[in-house]
Amino acid sequence: MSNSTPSIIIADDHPLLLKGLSDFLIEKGYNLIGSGNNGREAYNLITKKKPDIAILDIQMPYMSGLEIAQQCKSLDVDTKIVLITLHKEKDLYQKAQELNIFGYILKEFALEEIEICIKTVTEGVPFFSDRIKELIGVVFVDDGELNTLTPSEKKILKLIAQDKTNKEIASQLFISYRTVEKHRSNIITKLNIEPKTNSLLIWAKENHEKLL
Amino acid sequence: MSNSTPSIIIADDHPLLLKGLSDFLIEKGYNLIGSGNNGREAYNLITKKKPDIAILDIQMPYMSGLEIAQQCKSLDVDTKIVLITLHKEKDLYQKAQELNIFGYILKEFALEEIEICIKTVTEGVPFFSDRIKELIGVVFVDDGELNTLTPSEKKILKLIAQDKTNKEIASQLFISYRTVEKHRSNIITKLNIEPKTNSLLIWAKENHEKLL
DNA sequence: GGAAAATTACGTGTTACCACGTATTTCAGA
DNA sequence: TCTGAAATACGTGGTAACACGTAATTTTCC
Repeated sequence: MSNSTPSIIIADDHPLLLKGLSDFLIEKGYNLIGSGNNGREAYNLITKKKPDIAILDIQMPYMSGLEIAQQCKSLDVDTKIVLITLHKEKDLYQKAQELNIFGYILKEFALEEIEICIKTVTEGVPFFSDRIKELIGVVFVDDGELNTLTPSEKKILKLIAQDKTNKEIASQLFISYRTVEKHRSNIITKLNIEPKTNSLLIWAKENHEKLL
Repeated sequence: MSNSTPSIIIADDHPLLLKGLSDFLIEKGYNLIGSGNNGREAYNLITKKKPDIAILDIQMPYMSGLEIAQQCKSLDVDTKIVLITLHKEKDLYQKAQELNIFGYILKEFALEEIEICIKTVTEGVPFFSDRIKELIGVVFVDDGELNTLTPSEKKILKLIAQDKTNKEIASQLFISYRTVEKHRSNIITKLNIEPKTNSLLIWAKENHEKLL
């Protein structure tokens, strides 16, 4: 691995974005050694070329950026992974710790931020933009709250997010519907959800990604 | 207006995408006369430079691509507008008829499709990709259901999707909460929603994009 | 083995959502 | 002008969700 010009591969399923990123990196003189149109291509590129840095879209066909990061970790590939996305994935920070994710860029960021990110990551320092950190601030609370839930409570929360009623959940888990109600009540208390009628359903549907 | 090299302006709030599109058009020898980072810039470019074609992102700060199209129509600007987006906006086809939208491109499309689109639009023929049409096919059925709703019913449906309770909706619209309940009931009947407790809320949250 | 946490369950009461019917007013189009 | 659709509103009754308290059983962990 060279300190001066780290090798980079990129992957995105949007041709325009891929072209924009590709052109930009080449113009700036980075050592771009490959690019892929989807998750599988990206994964193959990483395992074969072992680049220093892989800049990956989170949402791609076949494999998501997160799945690739997961695989890389279990295979002890030391490619530093930078994720790039349009959406503000709120629970990403936590996963970034578990996997070997070194950076996180929003696509609406200025191009300069990408350079800073690459520079920082090359030095082995994770890069999360200030704007991300603003989001993270909110998130730590949420995740803290989520972790106060017991396994049963999480299970029920998932089922709620799947539009199940209390009775359906009860029969599915072979417990009384009153128990489900109690769990619901406890969940609401723990998560500090506003006291409105369908607030738990709303919360569950809005945060169901976190429950996977 | 020249038939050989139509003048083009582009606008997107994602720097990478803008660069990708810009580089692409320049490489291919198109007459790109301007680019903007948001809706306001795009609008000013159009009114000042009166390009033959404007390729605009739908979602941008200050003004959306649709709003720009609307303004252009009312001002009788004959710039042909092509919208570009990441999301599959399902009710776009209908609006395209009303406004002077000449094309619609998904960002995941291959670059070649953009060239075809520009070529087609230059000849004055609207371009909607086959993949869009697939979506449209599905949508017409859904829209059929949606269009059976009266204006008031649609308004209430939007508010439901925004997590409002009946009473909140009632006070916001200055009507009785009983009226809201009646509308709800009618909506459920019209949309053939399964008879479960929060089915309408669930439906509204899952289909809220269609309600814009 | 014993304490703490989690899971299970019920009682009681309130509120919101939904069904189905009825009825008045408003408003646009034939 | 008249008719029909839409919007407004209420009555009545049923079910689901939620609050708050209590309590037995099981699991987990030191």
